[in-house]
Amino acid sequence: MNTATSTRDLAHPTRDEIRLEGVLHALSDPMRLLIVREMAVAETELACSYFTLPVTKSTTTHHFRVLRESGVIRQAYRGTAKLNGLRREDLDALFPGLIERVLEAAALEADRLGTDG
Amino acid sequence: MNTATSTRDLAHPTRDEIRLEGVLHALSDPMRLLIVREMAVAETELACSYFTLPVTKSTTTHHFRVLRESGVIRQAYRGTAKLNGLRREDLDALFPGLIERVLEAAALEADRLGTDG
DNA sequence: GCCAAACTACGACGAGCGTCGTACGATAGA
DNA sequence: TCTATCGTACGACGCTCGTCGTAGTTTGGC
Repeated sequence: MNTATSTRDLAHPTRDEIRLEGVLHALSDPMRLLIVREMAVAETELACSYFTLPVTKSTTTHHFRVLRESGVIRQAYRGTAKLNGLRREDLDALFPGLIERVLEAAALEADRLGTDG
Repeated sequence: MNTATSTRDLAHPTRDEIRLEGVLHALSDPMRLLIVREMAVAETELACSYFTLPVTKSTTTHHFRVLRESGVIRQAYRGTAKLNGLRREDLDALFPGLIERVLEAAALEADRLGTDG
């Protein structure tokens, strides 16, 4: 048990480094879009283990990394868990209203297709 | 020279078949985002040859097909040319405000990075 | 009928993605 | 200290993507 960010300093892009193409690509995967949607609903930060995706843990880790490296989410260790949160402020500053519309569109589509919930 | 849609009936997804993931993926490529941006500025439908992209014609054709098959654009032959137009109505009906935000975000980013125009 | 222009089809190639499994590292609690 | 939990690293596999080049098809005009 060392200091807070002991084990591993996770690399996040700064706000300036976030690219629209990267964000769109990150959101264009069904699994990742699902993750982001669940994350948007919950106001608190969620551990990776909270999400029960139909893929293995390795794959889940991969998706979280893509989301973090594209600037969509923020990750931080807390004990054995890793907390995840949307970078709403940064995203809204760079791309006003975009995330909100994507989330809205995803909800509408889920409704329309009867998939997900 | 046969009837109007002689040579080739271009396959377009119906409104119901358009998927958010597909649209986001289509927009996540720099070339395609560029195409869509130019298309959004011009109100009229544009021929493929209008766009001067830093890739070959084969590649351009490929990108236009991706855009069409994902439901982002509409294509129709007119003589030797092929006219392209955004499917704004369908997209707005399915994903209200989404395209507008993406275009806005792309413009902001281009401004921010000093790229493009 | 012939040619130029616009776009397509097809095959190829290298790169990247999404997925998995196994082995590993770090933390918390008993 | 031992162990269970949470997440990572690494390599692998198949598939898709973005790109190109060449050859071909359709259309319009001369």
